[in-house]
Amino acid sequence: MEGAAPDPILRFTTLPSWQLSQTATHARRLLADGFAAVGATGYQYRVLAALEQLGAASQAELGRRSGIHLSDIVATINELAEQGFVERSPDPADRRRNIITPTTSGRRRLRTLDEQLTEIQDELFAPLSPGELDELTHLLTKVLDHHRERTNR
Amino acid sequence: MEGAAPDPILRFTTLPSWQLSQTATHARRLLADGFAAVGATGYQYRVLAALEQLGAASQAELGRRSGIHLSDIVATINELAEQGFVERSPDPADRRRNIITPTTSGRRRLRTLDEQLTEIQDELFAPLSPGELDELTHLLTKVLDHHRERTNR
DNA sequence: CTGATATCAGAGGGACTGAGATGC
DNA sequence: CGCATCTCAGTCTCTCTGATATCA
Repeated sequence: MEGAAPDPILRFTTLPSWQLSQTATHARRLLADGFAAVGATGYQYRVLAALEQLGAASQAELGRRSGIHLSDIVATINELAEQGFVERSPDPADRRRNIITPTTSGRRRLRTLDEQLTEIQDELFAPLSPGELDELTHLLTKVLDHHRERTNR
Repeated sequence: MEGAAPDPILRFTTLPSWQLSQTATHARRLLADGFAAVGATGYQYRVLAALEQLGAASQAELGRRSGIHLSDIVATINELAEQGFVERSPDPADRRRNIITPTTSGRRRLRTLDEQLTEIQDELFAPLSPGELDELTHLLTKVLDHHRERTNR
């Protein structure tokens, strides 16, 4: 904080897209670190979360709901299945599909990851008042909705 | 917009960190696509922008100012030098260092990329009023500053 | 010796592409 | 036939780790 150089401010530092990107990078680092500490990834969390709310689903379904590419769903399900967090079984009604179901330990893991996520989020947005956080999500939602319409997702 | 499934909203979809991440992903996709169209990357832009404001600098200096790891600076300078946008010459005053200087075509390239960046940013934040955009940058800056203090960068 | 600089090799997560096999 | 599902093998950008050689 004292001495050293005056740090010339680079132009792009003040661009909204830069700040957005930087903040997101920081958030992801916090998240990835927290998840990595227990051997999880963001994809795994998203799939488990989607699974909880869908009960059971095919991989294609999971991909659609969690916004993850099918090819990455395959890998993620592999990881989760190896660790015993989900089970992969063929769908008797449609033999192209696998039915993915969460196990008890999978549901427990989701709760663990949820707690971490909450903590990290609190830390990340600590400098904002509740009102400011609302405003931030409002603005981001506005941007997101606009592009969802234009690109159909 | 009509018919189809009601789309059950996944929990994490409403989390501020999720929206932040999604918006940033979208921004980066727009940016990366725009840059890739002319054969550039985000790293290259950041280095060129830093270079413009520093005039000439060592690679270590460039890394610090642009927030890019030294090892990645090496690769980025390689790319920029191959395309004739910068020149790498040894520093006679300190033989560990290379002095990186932008060429005329490098400065021209920066201007091109700047224009693209402006366009993309306008498109990205189109749904926001000028006041809302200010508010967004204000909130993001607040978050960013807070963590800069805590982590020394 | 300590520290800074530059280089190289590699890993990792996240988003994405393309091709193939199978079954509806 | 067209279309959906699953799988495999890659690419790309960005961030970061570690080791090494060189020089201040």
